[in-house]
Amino acid sequence: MARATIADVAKLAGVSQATVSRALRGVDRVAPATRRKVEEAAERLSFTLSKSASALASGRTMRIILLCSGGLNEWFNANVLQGVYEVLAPEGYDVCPSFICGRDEMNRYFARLPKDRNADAIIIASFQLDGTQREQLTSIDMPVIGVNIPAESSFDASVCVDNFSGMAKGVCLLKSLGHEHIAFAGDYIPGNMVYSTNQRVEGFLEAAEQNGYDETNASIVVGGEHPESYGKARLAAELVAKMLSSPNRPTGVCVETDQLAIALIKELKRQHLRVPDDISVIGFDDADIAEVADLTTIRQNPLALGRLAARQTLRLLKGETLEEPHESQEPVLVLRDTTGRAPLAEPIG
Amino acid sequence: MARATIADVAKLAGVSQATVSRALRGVDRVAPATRRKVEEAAERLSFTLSKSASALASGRTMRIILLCSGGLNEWFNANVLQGVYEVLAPEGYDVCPSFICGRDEMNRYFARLPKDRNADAIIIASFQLDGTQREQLTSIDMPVIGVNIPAESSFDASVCVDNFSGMAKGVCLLKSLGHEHIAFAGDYIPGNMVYSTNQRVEGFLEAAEQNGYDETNASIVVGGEHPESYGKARLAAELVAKMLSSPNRPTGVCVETDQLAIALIKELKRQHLRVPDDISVIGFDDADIAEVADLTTIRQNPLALGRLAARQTLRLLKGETLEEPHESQEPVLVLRDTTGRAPLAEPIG
DNA sequence: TTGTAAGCGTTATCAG
DNA sequence: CTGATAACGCTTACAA
Repeated sequence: MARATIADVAKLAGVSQATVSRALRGVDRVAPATRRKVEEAAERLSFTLSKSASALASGRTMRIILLCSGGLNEWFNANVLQGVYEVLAPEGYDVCPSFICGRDEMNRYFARLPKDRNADAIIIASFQLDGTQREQLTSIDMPVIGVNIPAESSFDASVCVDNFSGMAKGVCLLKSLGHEHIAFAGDYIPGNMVYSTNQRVEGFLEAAEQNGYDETNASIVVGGEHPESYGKARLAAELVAKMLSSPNRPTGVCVETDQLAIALIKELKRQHLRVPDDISVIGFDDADIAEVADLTTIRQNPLALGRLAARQTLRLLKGETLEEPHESQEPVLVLRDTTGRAPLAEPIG
Repeated sequence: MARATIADVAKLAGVSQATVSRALRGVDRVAPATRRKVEEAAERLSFTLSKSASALASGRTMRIILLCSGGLNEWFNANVLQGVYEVLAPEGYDVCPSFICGRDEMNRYFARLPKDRNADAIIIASFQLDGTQREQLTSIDMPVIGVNIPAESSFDASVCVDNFSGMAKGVCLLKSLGHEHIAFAGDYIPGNMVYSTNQRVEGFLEAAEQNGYDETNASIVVGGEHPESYGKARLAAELVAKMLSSPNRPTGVCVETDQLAIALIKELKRQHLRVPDDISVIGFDDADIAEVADLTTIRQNPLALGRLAARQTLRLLKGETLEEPHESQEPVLVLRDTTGRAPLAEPIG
């Protein structure tokens, strides 16, 4: 037999289609007795509403797009997805993750976004947006929610982690451990700058200044331009070389990400420097790998970020006006074994 | 202005709706000149097809469900998702990940699956299915694809990693390193056994036998029953205690997962046993953390598994008959620093 | 190659 | 609280 439709259920229950629709959706006022009849009939016929038909008739697709840069298997994205899913799924929404890599693909995607009728809202995570794209965003007529993304004004709502505050915590830790020479280590910063890295650099410099460091004892160490394929290990080697050959070798370093921090530590050990005895290292993220590496790090919580973004999305969808459309998450310092007191003596007596 | 519909495009292009539909989907024969006209009109009106309407009219939803047990942020699931997405997205399919935890939720979900008309296929990853559920699967009238799941016969297609072959590699490695006492370490195995763990236990025992080990020098060490909240560290402590208090202390151990292997190593170090000098440890998965921990492990590739599953899905969707509906992936041994030659002397001279 | 017209299975409006 | 009935926007025979 072909699948049952709402008409079959209506006939079996002895009511109209409209009533079936109302009863099954649980909205509108339907007499309890009627509802039971309908539910029973639906059950007997193994009937469920067709999303496509509902969407077409109601104009609501009950689908929400989660757009990421980078793979869905990356720690940050996977956690955001999980968070978004956790709050949206119970409300009956499907979440359709997708990701884009590369400028071209991104342009194409953004160009057709405003025309898209296939979702009720879109959550955009971790993108670097140029002016054109930001403009395109504003002409989308569904809610657009940003996660860890600059240009708040282009979004109906957004959540992000406070990179500045995070770096401040890192710098303060190093200071209170007595480190007189500190550094921020990161990857090459391209012209179309990576949002979070950039904020972290600035945050580091700001915090350094506020803690009494100056250009001579707080430095930024970044890799040179390199191809995509350049491994973290090579980058780490480059960074270690720069640090060790600097007139003011840092004894405490904040690193852009956990991943790079771990690579850095490996290289330091290869150079027979002890962590944290000779040099303290702080990561950023607190991904799974941080715990394994016993890495002191600044934790951000993408899972919570995702949940938060989804809750905002839901409010927007209900037509509510957000009192606080742009929220930010306070990162927390996680102390482990890669930081310690500054070495007392200079490396070379 | 309200959104343009296909009728508007048809009018502007001076053709019929049917032609617009054909032109825009790129299927069917449409004169190149006509197609251009249509595309131009669509562009001018910022028109894109509505998925809901297409789905309703055609009966194809262009959506594929990926059902996981456990969170979408877990290493395995996130990678399967990424793989599935990579091959399905270019074909125009949306992939809607979802996950279920708990028997109840699972039962509900499976009960309504057969009625579901809201997807064209469903990919089910890493579930433990009971008889009822397996039966329910067969009555779904869309393709059902399994990933790392037993009960092949309930699926139209499936992919899985060969846990037996994986464990065999681990055992062979230990043997060739001269280990005379080996063990498999894992979590408590509940009645509704976890599929892969179970296979790994069996695989270990089989391989042990084939390599000349017997009950006295190849043992299974598992934790006792415990609540969900029981941490890996406590489990590891329990396992180490069991191993060290055994009359034939193993010098080489295969562990269920990387995660547990790493916890085990930490505990071993706490007990002042050196890895790999005193005891060799092999993990399973090769997740990110394995590399950080320099863990020798047996690599499975969930990303590839996802891609494979998606390709099979695509074929099924095209109505092709699969010559090999059930494929399996060969895991590969990754040598790192937690395995080495068996210690020459007995721990106590 | 293109046009005509009949659905696809709901929801929503408006009466009753 | 319930029932008719008109959308919703597209696809697909079938015809031309």
